[in-house]
Amino acid sequence: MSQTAEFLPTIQALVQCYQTFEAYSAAHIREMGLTPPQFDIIATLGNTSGMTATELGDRTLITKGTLTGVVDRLAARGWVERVAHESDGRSQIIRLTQSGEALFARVFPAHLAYMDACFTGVPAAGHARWQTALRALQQIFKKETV
Amino acid sequence: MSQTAEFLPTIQALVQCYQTFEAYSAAHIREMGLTPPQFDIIATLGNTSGMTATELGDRTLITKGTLTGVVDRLAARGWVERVAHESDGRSQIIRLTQSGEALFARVFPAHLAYMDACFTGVPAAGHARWQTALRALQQIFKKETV
DNA sequence: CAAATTTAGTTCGTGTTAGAACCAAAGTCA
DNA sequence: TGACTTTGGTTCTAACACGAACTAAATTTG
Repeated sequence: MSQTAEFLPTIQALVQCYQTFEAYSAAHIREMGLTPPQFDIIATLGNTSGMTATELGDRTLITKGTLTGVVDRLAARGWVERVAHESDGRSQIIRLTQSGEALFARVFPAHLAYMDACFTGVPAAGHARWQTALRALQQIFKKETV
Repeated sequence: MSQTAEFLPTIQALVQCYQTFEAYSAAHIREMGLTPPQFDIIATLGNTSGMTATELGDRTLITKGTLTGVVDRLAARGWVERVAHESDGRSQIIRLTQSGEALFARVFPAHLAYMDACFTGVPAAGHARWQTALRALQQIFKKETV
């Protein structure tokens, strides 16, 4: 290990940046009566005809054990439903109900607008720099995980 | 709101970068028998003579309601202890026990080395770029929070 | 084809999270 | 000094997180 641990400020900056974003984003989501994972699922299911729980978990990075409970609560509120997979008896398709579609149409654009307000005046070059930097940093951690 | 939502890839890159880091870091912490918040507290208390719960919460970004429970479990394992504040009857000082110091001496350098392994060969300029980019991005979300 | 293995989801246990209500000790102020 | 407000921590509730154990339905293999 390097003697000065010069990577520590980098990690601190990443963690603080993410937590600041998360706090900002989650505040709005909770205002709309949803939790962040719930919003994530509604947003992922929006404009699709549904998907299996496994695929939904892969996309939202919610582990399957957790997903069962989150989907349960969304189903209890009438926003999503489980329908049998037509060819695989183990799978279920999870999809938005009519009510869920309406919710998606209401909260998704609203949250996009809320987030967009942060970025007014940021040129495309700024986004390009951030994306390049973040993807490179992600590779740092990913290469070790393989 | 901008028509193309060009900020979305930036946010996706941030979230994915953070989650990849978190998965990598947490795997090692759990291997050592701790949860991430527990490690965070042990690391924060290490090489100090203790601090109040409020200060510990400020540094670790753990809200006070959560902190009570995490400290409870660390205290139950004999790694931290609460001692009365000498001048303020409301406050308590939370500090590592002897056993906690030993734990810190064992897990903190080990985790530093584990993380450092990711960054072998990364020049100082790379860290500078990341830190600049991340701090600028954080300001994007912070300025709205005020 | 039947046994062994894999895959899809649920359930369970322990721990974390945020926020609100709460209590007691300080601090403020008229 | 006594009432009012603020501050430090705990408790409570609802929800999420992860991993392990579990069930049932494929799939693979001998």
